[in-house]
Amino acid sequence: MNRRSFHRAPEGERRQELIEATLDCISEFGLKGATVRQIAIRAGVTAGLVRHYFESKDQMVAEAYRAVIASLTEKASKVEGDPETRLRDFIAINLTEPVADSRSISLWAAFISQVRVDPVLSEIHREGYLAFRNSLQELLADFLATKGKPADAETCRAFAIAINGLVDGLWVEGCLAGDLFREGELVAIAMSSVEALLGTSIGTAKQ
Amino acid sequence: MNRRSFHRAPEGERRQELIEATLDCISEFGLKGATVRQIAIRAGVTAGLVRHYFESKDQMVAEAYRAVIASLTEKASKVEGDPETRLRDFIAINLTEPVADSRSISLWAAFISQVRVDPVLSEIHREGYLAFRNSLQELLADFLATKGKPADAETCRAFAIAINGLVDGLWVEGCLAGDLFREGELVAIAMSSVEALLGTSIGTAKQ
DNA sequence: GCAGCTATTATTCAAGCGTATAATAATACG
DNA sequence: CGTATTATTATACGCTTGAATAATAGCTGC
Repeated sequence: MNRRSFHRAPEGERRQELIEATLDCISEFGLKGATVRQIAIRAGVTAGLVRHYFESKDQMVAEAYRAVIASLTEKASKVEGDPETRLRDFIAINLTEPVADSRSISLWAAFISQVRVDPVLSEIHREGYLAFRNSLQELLADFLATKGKPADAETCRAFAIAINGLVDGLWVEGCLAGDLFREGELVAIAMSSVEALLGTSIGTAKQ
Repeated sequence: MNRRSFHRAPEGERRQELIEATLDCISEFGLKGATVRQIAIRAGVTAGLVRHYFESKDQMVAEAYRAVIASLTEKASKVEGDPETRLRDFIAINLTEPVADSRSISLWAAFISQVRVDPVLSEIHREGYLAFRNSLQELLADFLATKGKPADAETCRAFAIAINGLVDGLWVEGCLAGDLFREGELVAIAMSSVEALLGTSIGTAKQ
């Protein structure tokens, strides 16, 4: 009657592992397949432990969604340098790995499909989306200002919506069927499209 | 010991009702919540009937996905008139109801999240996506030709990818947070963006 | 108007779900 | 080094799930 041996994880670490295991399971088996037991196996613990760290499975899944949004936005939100560089980096980061890969969109889609169903997820989503678009809008305002172009709020809003849509749409295409595109093709198309939209070079001209 | 009374549905009709009920449940309760019993209730029959029309629940769900793709593509694929009109209609149709609404994206996202998991859904997805983009690419080729612009395959491909991304991305934005946009705003942004991308008017200039 | 066919209902089943509880192994502390 | 604490395991419970089966009600053709 021997029990499994185990080690007690340091502060907060096990929590993080469980969230990561949750995302692994969702991306591999879908929301349906992400059962408490599967998640526990993935995390290398037993199922009961989930309820030691979370009030319920639903709460754990909600925190996992927060983690997804964070991973999709954090890299793009900490671009640095002059506005032109930041704009280029913003586009490139969102359209290359690890932001653009099939795991990301599986997770994103799984949660989006629940946003209408679950008010908790809905609130998490809304916060994340607005923050993302607002930071793009500010970036565009800075960029247009340095180019001496009109940068009133209404103009920036329209550009932010269009470019956000373009980048999101290309992100989806790339994630779902990356093999249909050549290396760097999506980024190149995005760059020249943004130049056409804004009517300004963003420093990507061929030498 | 009275049984419920019922009526025998005419050829194929019940099948269609079950598929529609499946989509209703997925959009309202998510893939998890779309159980055989819920679907049967929605269709006004008992659960056992599902297996009289489909080999398994999974097969019914796969056919429901085919129906979703059809409803998302059929309206846009049968635009008529000269190329310029067709291009304008293509954009408008994809960014207004019924194609752009929260139910559509719930369904789309639910299935997309399973594409990585389920090879059957994956194949259905790939067919639908390629058909959609190819028809857009042909439309663009026609349009550019009438405008006397270069319309070689490579150019059309790049434009199709960009415009498909733009429209898809705006579609997602509109579906997820339609209340953040003014009436007709997304369509207007899409129209002027496409004009900027192609470097050509598409007949939407304000008079 | 009745005989036969089958679409539909009703019931049952094993498997898997999230959760609750109790036992116990690993650590921290005096 | 012994003892208290708690993170972790192990097990069990009630419920829901997709599916299989048997009974039957509604149609169709004669």
